[in-house]
Amino acid sequence: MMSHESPSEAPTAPHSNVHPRLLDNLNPEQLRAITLGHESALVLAGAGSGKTRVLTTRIAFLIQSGQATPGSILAVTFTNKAAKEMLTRLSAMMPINTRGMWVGTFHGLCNRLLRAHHRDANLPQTFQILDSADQQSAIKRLMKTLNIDDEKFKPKEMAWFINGAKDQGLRANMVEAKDEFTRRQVEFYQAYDEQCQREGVVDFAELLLRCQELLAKNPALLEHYRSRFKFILVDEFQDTNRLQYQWIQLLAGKDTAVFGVGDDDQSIYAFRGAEAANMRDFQRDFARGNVIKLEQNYRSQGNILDAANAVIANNKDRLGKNLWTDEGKGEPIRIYAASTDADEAQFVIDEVCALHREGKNLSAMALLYRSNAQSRVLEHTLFRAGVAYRVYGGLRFFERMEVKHALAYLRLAGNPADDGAFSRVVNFPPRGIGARSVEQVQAFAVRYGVSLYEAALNGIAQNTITGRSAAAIGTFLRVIEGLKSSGDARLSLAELVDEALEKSGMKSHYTAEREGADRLENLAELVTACAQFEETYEGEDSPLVGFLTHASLEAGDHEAAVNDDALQLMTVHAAKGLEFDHVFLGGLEEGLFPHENSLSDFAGVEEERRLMYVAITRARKRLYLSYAGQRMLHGQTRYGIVSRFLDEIPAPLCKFIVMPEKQAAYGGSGGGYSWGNNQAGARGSYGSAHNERRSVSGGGAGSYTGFNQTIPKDENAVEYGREGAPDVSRANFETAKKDALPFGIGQNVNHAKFGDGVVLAFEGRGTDARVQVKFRREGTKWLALQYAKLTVLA
DNA sequence: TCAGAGGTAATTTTT
DNA sequence: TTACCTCTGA
Repeated sequence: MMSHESPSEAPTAPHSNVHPRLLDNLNPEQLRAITLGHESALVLAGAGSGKTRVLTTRIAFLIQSGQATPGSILAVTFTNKAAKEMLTRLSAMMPINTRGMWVGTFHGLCNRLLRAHHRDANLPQTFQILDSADQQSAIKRLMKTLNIDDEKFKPKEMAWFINGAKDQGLRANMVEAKDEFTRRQVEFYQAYDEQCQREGVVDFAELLLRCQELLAKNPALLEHYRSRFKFILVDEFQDTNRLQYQWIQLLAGKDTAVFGVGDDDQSIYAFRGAEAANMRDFQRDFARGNVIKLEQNYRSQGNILDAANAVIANNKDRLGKNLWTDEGKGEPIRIYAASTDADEAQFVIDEVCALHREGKNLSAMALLYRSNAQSRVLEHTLFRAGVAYRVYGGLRFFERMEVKHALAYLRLAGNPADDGAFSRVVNFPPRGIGARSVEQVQAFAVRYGVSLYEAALNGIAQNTITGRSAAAIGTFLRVIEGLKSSGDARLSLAELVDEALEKSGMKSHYTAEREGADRLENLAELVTACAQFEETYEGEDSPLVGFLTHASLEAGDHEAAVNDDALQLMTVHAAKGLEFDHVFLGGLEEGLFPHENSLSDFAGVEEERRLMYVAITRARKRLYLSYAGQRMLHGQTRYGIVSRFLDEIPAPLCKFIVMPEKQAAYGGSGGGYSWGNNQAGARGSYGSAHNERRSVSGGGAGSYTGFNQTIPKDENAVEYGREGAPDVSRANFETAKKDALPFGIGQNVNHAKFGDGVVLAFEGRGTDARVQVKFRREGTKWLALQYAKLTVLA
């Protein structure tokens, strides 16, 4: 194998200006991908294989070798973070300005195209972008005006339906409605699009769809961009949805080389429309066998990679790839079987503290979990232990209520037709405009087919809207009018926001409120953000439009200040693309990970397995995997069994962690270990120094073993391999519980009344045992095992 | 208009 | 359990 240290002799174009060090330290595959000529290719880039480096170096190479000008390159990513990273790395590599280059997210680039050609796209120049929450409220509002039963049609599902259709590139008239329910949804989709058009707003999916239509309907325009972009580079190709794929197809002319980079094994966003199958299509439509695999991993040590490879090998639907490293095996994977979720949390945090005492940074460690709800126990334990931590996820800056309120004033000033913004702040802060007054305005708006703003204006002028509320509405309108003229008078953005906060009464409202201090602080930050934005803003739209777009498209960071050393807590999804020296992955139980909602179909389980793959490959040096026999979920105690994914990791890679006391209890007994819980034991003296083991073997429904666990004191508490250590395998568990529960998760069963179904979960035991079954026709039900007559099917 | 009661649903998430 | 939503009564 050629060492990746050796300097490479790259085929560069004659008269090229390629920096002598640009192609240093690349492995042969990376080098090949980077120095490809003007041709399309698919790069299958495994986790930690230097994907971003390949992408950015290729751009630099194309420019330096004279094959491309910055203006002929289009690079598209999914997140702003990735786009920013690409630009940062590029400007570090090259002295040239990156401004002429089109590097951005799908949404950002589409926005740019739509603004530039707003007339052709049939949009106002100042169109605003709805984020998911805005879209949701727009849908609710429309459902109300159309008198749609929101019991039958949930706004959330409606949004899901519309976005799903748009993600596939389908307008309402293109959606096939097989049943009455779908027909109503399609009808609503149409009405929703009309409302958005009236109000001059577009949702996220619309940005892409409208852009696609813009190009498809304007041959001259399309030709212009096709001849301009000679090179298109697409990051995270496995995350593209159908529409994004169509968009790429459209934009790529005959002379465009499309460079797609992705990893089908890391496709974890099917639930939001991503189609990893696009990678297959891309091979067919563009790459035509021009596929380069990056399999050398520069992140994780051998055992970790072996575990990841072993797990993902169980997936059928793969393009195929195997990670390797020349860095050595490293440490074994540590596995801990906890009795309860609290026990699991305690173990994890004790290990974290131990590592921290050894001098490891907290920020180099991450606690990963499948679902956000799992963070609670961890946070609780961390708080008690006084460990600095940071949870990813949650509200971002521009999603905060007070910030959205403030922005709504600006939006209304920029576009009075924005009924969403109007509804949001017409009575915020409260100024005595109740539901009845708003209804009056609404009625007027519907009758004359005008915006709420206009309706309010005219309604008052014509005395159609009267009474106490008329005065209050008048006050509100004057605030907006004032902002409009301040905007026209070219007040700076920061001044404009400040005026909005002042005149709207938001400032005094939050000053008066007991818990308004944080909100005021955020609003002050908004003013600062405006000032900063305006300072560096170079776009062609007005700063106001630019800022509002920025707020919708980049809701702000989840990230903490870079400097503080805090333990990182996040979902596996959120961890994608990140890496940590030490990773703890908890909750490895059937029903949790893989999640029970994904168990009923094959594709679902495979996606969960890819998620597991992503989780494992986050770790550089040390990986801990843990699970708990008992866990509090939705206010109920659930008894789990160990995740199938854990079983898929070869035992020789693992080290099963056992407490000293437990070792004594089990040592040499040669198996007979089962886990799960004895309720009395578990509820008893958690954390007690004395270990109590209760075994009720052979007791039918009671054949569970419960134990308390204490904290590992030293490395000696750990045994290597499976020898002598308790067998925590799923197979062993199944044996132990067999007489108690005749069903395994995933078991096909038949019920006399409900028909065929599949077992999703179970809990309790003996006469309390209940099984959750997803029936093909009747949906998901919990059944008491004692009464439900279930037949086990093959 | 607002606070509090009561009902309900509860993966994963970027733009 | 808890967070979020809607409804109700003052």
